[in-house]
Amino acid sequence: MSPALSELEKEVVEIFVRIAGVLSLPRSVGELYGILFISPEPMCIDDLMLKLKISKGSTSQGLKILRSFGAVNPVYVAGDRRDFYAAEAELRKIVAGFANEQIRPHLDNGKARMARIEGLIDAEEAGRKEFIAERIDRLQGWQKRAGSLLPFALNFIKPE
Amino acid sequence: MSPALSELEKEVVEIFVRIAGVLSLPRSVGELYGILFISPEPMCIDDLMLKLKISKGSTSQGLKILRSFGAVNPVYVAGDRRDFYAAEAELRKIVAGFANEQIRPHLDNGKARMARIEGLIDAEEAGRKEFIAERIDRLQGWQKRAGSLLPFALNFIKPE
DNA sequence: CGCTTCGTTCATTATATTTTGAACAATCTG
DNA sequence: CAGATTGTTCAAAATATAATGAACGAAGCG
Repeated sequence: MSPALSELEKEVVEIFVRIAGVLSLPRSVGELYGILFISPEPMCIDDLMLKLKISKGSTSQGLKILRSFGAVNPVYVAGDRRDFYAAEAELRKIVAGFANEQIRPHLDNGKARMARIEGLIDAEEAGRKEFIAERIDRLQGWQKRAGSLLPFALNFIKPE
Repeated sequence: MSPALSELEKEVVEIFVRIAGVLSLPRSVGELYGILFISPEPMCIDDLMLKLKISKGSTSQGLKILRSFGAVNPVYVAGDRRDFYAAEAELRKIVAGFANEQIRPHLDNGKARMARIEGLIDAEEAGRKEFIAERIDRLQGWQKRAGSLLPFALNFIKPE
């Protein structure tokens, strides 16, 4: 049961590989989530590296990333010392985890930078100053909207 | 006026470099948009490569990308044969252009792949089939939501 | 026309990212 | 405790991505 991905598995994995790309995550992370998503049974590192033909290192690191935002959950398997995982299938949870883990820091950083920029406007020469102030204002508007889009997108996903 | 970025320019450019990263666009694209965004005057390729210290090739390619989704507009400058550009400052337009140009194709591709996957479910063995059908259903739900999120996000930006 | 200027293209080079695999630490097992 | 097994880490290798710059074609200009 381990080797050779079925046609269906390949298709599903490709979907998540593509998503991983969009999210700037390594290909292997997409592969791992994809195969777990479509697998009825939880899987351990050995299963995964055999199935996907990737190294143990990649597998371990990939699972670490997936765990970091809750895309994957540990599953206890009786009588087996190895760690097993199953894909988290509630989109809401994954998105929330990803937002907190990977997006929030960027937003915070951006806010800090905007504050710094505010202070630099006054130093501009008279002609440019007006224009620049307008642009910075605009930028701040965008930033604010980006910040409020996230909580909003979360609501967009069915609360169930 | 050409060489050496001011502190403010550096900060603004860094913001857009970061955004470019999130959108999987080359760093130089972020730099170009950033410097145009904060420049009161339209700029030509020479101005840009001098200011940002990047090659002519990068500048040309970067502008091509920015044009492709309307993040930058050509500006006619009397008595100068060169092409000048100014940053498009209406977020709505940029997002719409980016969505059409870079996101829509992915969604279309995804839809096609989902159709293909649908047909593969029946071939699964009895035990797995139930689970797999549930997962594919779920995936389809996600896909659908992703498709409707985009138009919705566009509305989220003030029509002005 | 011939000369110049301008923008694009694309093969090469440089850089950044990902994967690998061996070394290691931790935990179990008899 | 000695020997195995499991997961992690990290330097090195492989791969993917972006930047460079020279060659080119297409206008403008005298």
